Amino acid sequence: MPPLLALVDCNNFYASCERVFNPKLEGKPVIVLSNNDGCVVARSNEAKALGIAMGVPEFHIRDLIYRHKVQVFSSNYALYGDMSQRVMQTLEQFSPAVEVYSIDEAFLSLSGLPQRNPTAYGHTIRKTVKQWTGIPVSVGIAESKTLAKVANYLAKRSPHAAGVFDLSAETNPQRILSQIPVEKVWGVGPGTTRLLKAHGIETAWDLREADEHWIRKHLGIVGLRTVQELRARSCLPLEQCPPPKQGIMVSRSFGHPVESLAEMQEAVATYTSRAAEKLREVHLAATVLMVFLETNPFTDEPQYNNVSTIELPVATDTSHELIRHALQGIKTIYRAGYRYKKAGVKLAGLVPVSHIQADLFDSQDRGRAKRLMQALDRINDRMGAGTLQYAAAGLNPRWKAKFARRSQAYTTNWKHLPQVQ
DNA sequence: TCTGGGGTCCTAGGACCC
DNA sequence: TCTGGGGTCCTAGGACCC
Repeated sequence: MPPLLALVDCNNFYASCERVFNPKLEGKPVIVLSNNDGCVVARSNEAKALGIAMGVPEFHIRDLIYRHKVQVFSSNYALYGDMSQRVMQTLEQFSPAVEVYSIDEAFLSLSGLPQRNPTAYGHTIRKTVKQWTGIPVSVGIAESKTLAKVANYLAKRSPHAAGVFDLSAETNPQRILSQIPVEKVWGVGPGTTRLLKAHGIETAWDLREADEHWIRKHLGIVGLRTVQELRARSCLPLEQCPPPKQGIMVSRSFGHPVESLAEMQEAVATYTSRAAEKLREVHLAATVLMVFLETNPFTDEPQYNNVSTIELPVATDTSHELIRHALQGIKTIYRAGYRYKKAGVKLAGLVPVSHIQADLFDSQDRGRAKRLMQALDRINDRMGAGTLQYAAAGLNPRWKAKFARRSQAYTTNWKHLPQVQ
């Protein structure tokens, strides 16, 4: 018996989150912007109908926003993260094996469940999530992850589906898959699409029927897996426990171009401090720190990008130690005379804190640093992020990203609880 | 004026070794 | 005239995803 999987995907997730706490937005076009209020990252159906594309810069569509009274929000990750958790907890009710694939999607194993009608089960899932969280979802059901993605695509678009589509029940897969453009298949990006179309492979069905040797040669084993999955042979297993993290990254575009080393160092100190917090949340320590800076590629100003990679003498999760290395690194790659747009920090070579290999010549008092970090995290957790911060991060920075239209932290901050009138 | 952030995985090619 | 070959490890960069 092949496995049976459901992909549950939240519809227009960020826009839907905004709606849950602001019902006046119902029926209106809503968009959510990326960090720094840059690009569109979520659109309600009404906004999609206006032709607002994913990823388009906000300033390109300002006219459209004004004319159609589009409701615009800065992204509010505290809210979306919390809503995501509620949705995922609800989904746990419906399957013993759930893989949380992203902030707004999860794969559920439906194999071996007592119910005989997957479509009806899908509708129950949909209804329950909507009732418990306010978030609308679509459910795609099939024998592999890639086909479940296809089924989900159909669940959203097919008028008869009403949000649930079971591809495994289809008697004529050719009829269905021939309607799916190949670029909509999971794992087929712009580069692969170009290649496939040049060889007459236009639809998901064409890809499914493609020659294996040709696929292996031109698309590698990743492409071959996609083809197998389209043939209902599952190659991508359900991952119930997330694999250990490979790296932790914090990077931001600046609200204003940064030119001085002093400002750049403030930004880098801030990002490193946040990265160190993330590191401690998952009980890992870093052995490698990378810091990078970039100018704005959309301008015709002189361009300069660079990365500095630092091998840390001892694995660490201590903020001030990481900040010290990051400041050192940024100083070596900073060049005066450029207008920088973005900088970031990546922590890599991650090891569990319990496995830290002490260096014979390590001069730090590790126990003291650990107690200090615990106190810091506790205070920031209880009193709000940023209550305590490092002096190196600066006070009142000009470079901070913009979030001019952020909604309130309805679910994670008592001061922002929605009012009932 | 204004163009996101955080990830994963694979592959090609160089360095090195015997 | 002759100037190997094959394995392994590492890294940079590409492709893709949400």
